[in-house]
Amino acid sequence: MRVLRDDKYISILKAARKEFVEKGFKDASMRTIAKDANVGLSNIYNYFRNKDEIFLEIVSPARDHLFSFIKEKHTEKYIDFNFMSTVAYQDDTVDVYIQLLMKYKEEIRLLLFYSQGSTMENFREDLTEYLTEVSNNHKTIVKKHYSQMHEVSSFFTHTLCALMVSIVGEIVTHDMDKDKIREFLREYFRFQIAGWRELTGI
Amino acid sequence: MRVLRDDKYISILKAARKEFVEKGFKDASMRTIAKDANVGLSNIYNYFRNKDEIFLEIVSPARDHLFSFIKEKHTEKYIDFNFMSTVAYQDDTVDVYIQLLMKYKEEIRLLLFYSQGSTMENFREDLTEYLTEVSNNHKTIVKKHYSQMHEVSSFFTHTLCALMVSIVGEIVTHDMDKDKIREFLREYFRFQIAGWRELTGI
Amino acid sequence: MRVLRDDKYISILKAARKEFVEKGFKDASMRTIAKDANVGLSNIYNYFRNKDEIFLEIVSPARDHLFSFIKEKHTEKYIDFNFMSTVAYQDDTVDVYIQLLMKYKEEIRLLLFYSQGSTMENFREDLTEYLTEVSNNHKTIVKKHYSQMHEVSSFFTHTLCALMVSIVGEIVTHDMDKDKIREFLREYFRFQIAGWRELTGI
Amino acid sequence: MRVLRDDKYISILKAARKEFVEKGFKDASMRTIAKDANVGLSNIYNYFRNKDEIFLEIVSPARDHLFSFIKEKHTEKYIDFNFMSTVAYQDDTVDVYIQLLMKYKEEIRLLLFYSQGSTMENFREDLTEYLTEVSNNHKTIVKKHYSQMHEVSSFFTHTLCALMVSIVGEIVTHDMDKDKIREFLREYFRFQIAGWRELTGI
DNA sequence: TATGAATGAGTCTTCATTCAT
DNA sequence: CATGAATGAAGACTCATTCAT
Repeated sequence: MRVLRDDKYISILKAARKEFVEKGFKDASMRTIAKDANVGLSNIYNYFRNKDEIFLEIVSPARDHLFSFIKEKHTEKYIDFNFMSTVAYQDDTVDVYIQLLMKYKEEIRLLLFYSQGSTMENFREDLTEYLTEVSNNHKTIVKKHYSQMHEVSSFFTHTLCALMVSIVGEIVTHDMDKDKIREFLREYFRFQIAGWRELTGI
Repeated sequence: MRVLRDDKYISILKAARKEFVEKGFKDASMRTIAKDANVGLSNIYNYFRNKDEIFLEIVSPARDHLFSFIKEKHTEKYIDFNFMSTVAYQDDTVDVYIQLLMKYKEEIRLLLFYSQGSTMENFREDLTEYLTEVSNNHKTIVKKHYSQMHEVSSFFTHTLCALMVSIVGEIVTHDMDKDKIREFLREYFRFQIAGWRELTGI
Repeated sequence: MRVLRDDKYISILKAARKEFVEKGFKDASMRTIAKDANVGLSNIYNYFRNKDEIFLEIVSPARDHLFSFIKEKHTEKYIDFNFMSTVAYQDDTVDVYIQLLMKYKEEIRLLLFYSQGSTMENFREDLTEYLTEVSNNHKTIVKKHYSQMHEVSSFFTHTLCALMVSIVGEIVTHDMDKDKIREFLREYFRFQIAGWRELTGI
Repeated sequence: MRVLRDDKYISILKAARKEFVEKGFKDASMRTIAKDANVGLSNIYNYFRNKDEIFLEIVSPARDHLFSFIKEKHTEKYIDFNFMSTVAYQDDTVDVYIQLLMKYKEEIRLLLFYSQGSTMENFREDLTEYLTEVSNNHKTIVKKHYSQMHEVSSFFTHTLCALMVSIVGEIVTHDMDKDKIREFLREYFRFQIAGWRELTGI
């Protein structure tokens, strides 16, 4: 009776998502989830090992997509500072970004702000770290092309990445439609690139 | 053997601070605090009305100083965009900032990230809001002098303030000495002003 | 060894009844109930939502029967003052009364005297109010037949009803067998009717 | 410094009275009393041995007056059933009653309904018992004069006394002015005497 | 007389998880 | 696959009273 199983499985996930979104990981109650899912409390443990596993199930896709999106950007062969300043490129990137943020809005909010107590409680740091790493690689490449580039402190780079993460947080925290987000991100990228140029002297 | 009131009072505060810093407001346990402070659990309530009051006692000075610092900056009579771009001015501001952030490192971290469930749970929003208000005033003034200034979306302004708050969060989250912070803030201000100029066209 | 659900359920109810009867709702201790019922304290909450629900479970049947008994009396079609003075009628009524009072002795005592803090804390007033309402209807009917009837202050009617409630309280407070109660109630009804006649002049 | 002492003593009593009246003996909090009285909590114990003693101090005068009033009525030399049916006599008695009930309204309410947990928790029974004893004596006397009097069950007498107590409870529970009370008591005495006559056949 | 500190047991309720059926 | 029972620790806070100063 595979179908029935899936039904329950899904209704548990749905109920859990609702509960997590409302209360965050720590304050979410298994009882409430069970009630909302019309499932016996202990029966949940036939589908998931524990609270954490449910959380992961809900939140992992968002995490995976986000990381792989970053990785993808990172491994692009033609990294060209000038090209990256291109409106076309930026628009492209921004659009993919937006897709991601809108699709996983709630999950990302969970990950960034309400994952304390779960396996994902370091998500924010992990994401920031990952971004930083990528950025440093990027920096290295750029440096090859612009030998006269001023050095920027590595903490600064790190913090800029943390800011990027914060911005993501801002976006998923406020109710914005696609256009609003796009408008905002464009502004921000202009802002950031100008700042970056000032610092690097390029 | 009885101990002086102040001794116990302080040892409670110390234990509480430790517990809050480790677990955040919500997950901090009165039991643990009592144990760490070598005080009977119920005896704590002779010194403080409740968990929240302890938290406030620990965290309020930081909050007050932070807000009054911002207010002070805000009411300065000679607001001059060019002057504010001055290294001298920035250095001054930065130094005061640093004093604050170093003195209240942990408290600010508590306020920004771990105050959920307490009276202070809206600190981040409050601070952001306050900064936004100040910034809008600032914008108005600047606009008078630069009539050709491009408009910036108010959400963007808001988000930049949120970013500023995030930066504060970053600083108090990492272990940095005074010089490191100063270096970073200088960089950031250059970065920010450049970005701002790009957007406003000034 | 697991015991059947009903067994535990009942042993909890029994223990609770004992505890409530001894200490009243407010002072009854869930711990004690658990101990007496040989149940883990927290396990009780698998059977009942909270203290109040246990109390209601114990006390509701009494309440329901009492109110429906009154209602039934009230809606009898042939309300006739003379008939009601009949020994036969009175004996009938008295017998039903007695059944009720003896069956729910302790529960009624709980409701009348020891329900403070529970959902039922207004039982006494509610009962009195209900009786008063019924009595007022009764009065109206009687008035139609005896136009020369003297008016009795409404506060007095109310208080007589309160007295009736008090009498119930007296009965359930003392250890009386069926015959004792019957004897008493008969006396009381003669007493009351005579008093009533004196006041109304009928 | 006798005066100061008395000041505190009195302010404690006042605060305690307020607290007892609001919450009843058991739920009254020594802390609240201390706070309201502007006295250190532990200092209360320099004036009173414990919570109960405060309660007694507040409530004893009412109790004493009530009992001695009853005793006084009881020992009156000229007990005459006919005289007692006299309007004059009744009015007299009623007036004294009213004085008492109005003076000690709150204290009597405390004693009757909210003394659980204190030394006075049996007040209601005690009062009823005392009244019963008095009534039985009275009955004996009356019997001498009216040899043809029908016997009334002793439980009935007891319950009538309990009713009298309940009536007192009703009076102190509702906000009635002097005239209202008088009107009511007159009605009730007519009611009661008629009932009594019916039963005794006098 | 006055105080504040201390005590230790007490309140009801919730938690995530496990176990036996 | 499903269930309801069971667990044991934990949550913050209050209580009347005592003690040392």
